Amino acid sequence: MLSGDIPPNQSIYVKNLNEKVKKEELKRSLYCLFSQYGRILDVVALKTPKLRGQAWVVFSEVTAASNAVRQMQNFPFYDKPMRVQYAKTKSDCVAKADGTFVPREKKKKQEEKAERKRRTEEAQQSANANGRNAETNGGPTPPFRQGNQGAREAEAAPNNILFIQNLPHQTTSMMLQVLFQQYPGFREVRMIEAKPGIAFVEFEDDVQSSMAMEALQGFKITPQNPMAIAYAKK
DNA sequence: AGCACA
Repeated sequence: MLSGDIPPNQSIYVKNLNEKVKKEELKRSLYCLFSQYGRILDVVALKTPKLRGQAWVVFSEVTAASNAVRQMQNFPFYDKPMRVQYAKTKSDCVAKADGTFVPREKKKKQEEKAERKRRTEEAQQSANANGRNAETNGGPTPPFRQGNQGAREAEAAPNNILFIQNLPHQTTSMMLQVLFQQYPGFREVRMIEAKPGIAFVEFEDDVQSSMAMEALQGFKITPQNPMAIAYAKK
């Protein structure tokens, strides 16, 4: 049955997600996966009984959401085919942006009190708020240089294995798989316990590895971590 | 199956 009765929305609703995946990893992986369609403003996932296995991805453009809905239908994500629809309502983060946000209030007094307290605490901390929406990420960016600018190490010749650097330490191989398996010829991700921040990704051949490198060069899993992709040294 | 914004 097509979910065709939901009008286009810049937010998408994703369900049939693997419930074993931790919330933060899930959000990051969704971010990684969907940022190929456009700028992502927010990813929302809750693990409450009612909301586990579901998530919302908020794009800055409806067209991005439309492409995602069409193209990511049944995409195998953590071993489960994801179901993607438009969200039924506007996300808070876009309501806030267009000024139509009204805080919902279905709380009893006690909860409100706690809420208020929390907010004032937040206000104090928001000195360092360089945007809690750290997802103002921008997704893939053009190549950049990092690390050994001076001491010019010889680059490995193109081959079927990619060497990834500058990954956030929370990166898991599943997260990288999610990203790289979108490209034809993907074989596997290898990470080394003792060496966080790097990974190897193998493709069937060097043409395919090069396509993935091109597409994901500089990709940011977090804003601070544009990934540096090179060919592995054999 | 399940449409929220901790």
